[in-house]
Amino acid sequence: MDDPIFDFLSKYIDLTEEEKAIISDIKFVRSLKKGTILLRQGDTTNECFFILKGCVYSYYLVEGEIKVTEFFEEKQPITPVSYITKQPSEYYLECLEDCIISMGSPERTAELMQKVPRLALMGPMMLEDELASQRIKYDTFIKLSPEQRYLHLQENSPQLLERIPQYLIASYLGIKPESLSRIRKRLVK
Amino acid sequence: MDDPIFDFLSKYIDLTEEEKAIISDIKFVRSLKKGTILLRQGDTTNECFFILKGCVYSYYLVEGEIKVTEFFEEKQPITPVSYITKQPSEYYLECLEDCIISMGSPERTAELMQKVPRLALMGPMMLEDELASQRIKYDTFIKLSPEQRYLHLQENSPQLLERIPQYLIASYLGIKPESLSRIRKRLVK
DNA sequence: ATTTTTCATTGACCTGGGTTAAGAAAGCAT
DNA sequence: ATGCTTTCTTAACCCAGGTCAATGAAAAAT
Repeated sequence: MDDPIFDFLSKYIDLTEEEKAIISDIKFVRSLKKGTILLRQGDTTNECFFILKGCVYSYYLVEGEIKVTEFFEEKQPITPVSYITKQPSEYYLECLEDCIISMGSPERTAELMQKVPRLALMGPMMLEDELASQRIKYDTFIKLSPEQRYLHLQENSPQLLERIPQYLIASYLGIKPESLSRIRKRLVK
Repeated sequence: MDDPIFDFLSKYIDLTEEEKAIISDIKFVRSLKKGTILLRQGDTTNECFFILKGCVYSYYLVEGEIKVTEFFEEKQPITPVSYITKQPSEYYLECLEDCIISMGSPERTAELMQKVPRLALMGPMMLEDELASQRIKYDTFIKLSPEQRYLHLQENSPQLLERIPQYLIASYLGIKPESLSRIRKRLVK
């Protein structure tokens, strides 16, 4: 079993082959076209996601303008705030490429927990990890200038620069595409 | 029992008077002078905090410059990343006023859990809340200009503007004190 | 009370990012 | 291939926030 999902789960729990078989049996995978919207602002979602292949991004629409807050790639879980709070979502989730995504619903999660109770241990661990990385993300944003943020991204996630159109990178860095062009030009020297 | 700590706990669990008595018995409260540093960059902490009275702020020191990331007031828990990860802290925690703070250690937490097992249910709930509010904080910062962030703060946490020196507010908004002065002047008109 | 330190404001000038508009380059569909 | 659309770059101009320096006000220390 070399499913990316087990690669991810192994960070938290060592699963037996039997348990993996149960999970494979229950999991619900979908192929989605580029541009598919997984979650719309205003909608309340009952699903969380795990990316097997492809790339997803989250963004706000503020006065008609896209404000990107995150990119998600292979082996990353996506737990929308709306999934946790059961409140309407403030932001969108959209496929940036053709994607293969494992979808989680409360029902399937319950079934999983029932058949593989040890999985319940993962919840708080994942939450802790998420919280720590979310704080680091905020703090990094605060500490750095747009130019420094670009360098930081280049350093820490170079693959994103290959994969994602620059106008979305710019938005993610909190600037306009024109400014990112200028920053890149400046840095070449 | 009108201890602020029970006010806080009641958001998650209804405690019996008996349970409250046990908690009161175990909890460890300290009075701390303004300027006391609860956590220093580079130190790994074994303690988390709950503010009974006073105000605490967290900040990074970047090239000698303070970058404030959060203010904590009465009835707020503070769980340092370092407490979770057991890694050296990236930021400082300091008392902005004379404070009365309840200190949590792994030992006391374990004792609490043992004597009031239901408290364990709170952990994941608090984590979820923390995660949601941390995301909202990040997203708000990204979406708004410095001036809008000031208005947002005025709207949502006016008490902070009364309580906290402006140069720290400025840092929290991601700008210099001079700029905050100008923004305020602009807005008066 | 008085001195010292810290904090807030103001003004002059600088700079990096925003805006607008145009053209070039790269993807995509037919 | 050939258009059509999307994305990227460049240039000119504007402006909010940064920087530096001076002054004033308030708080702390003695």
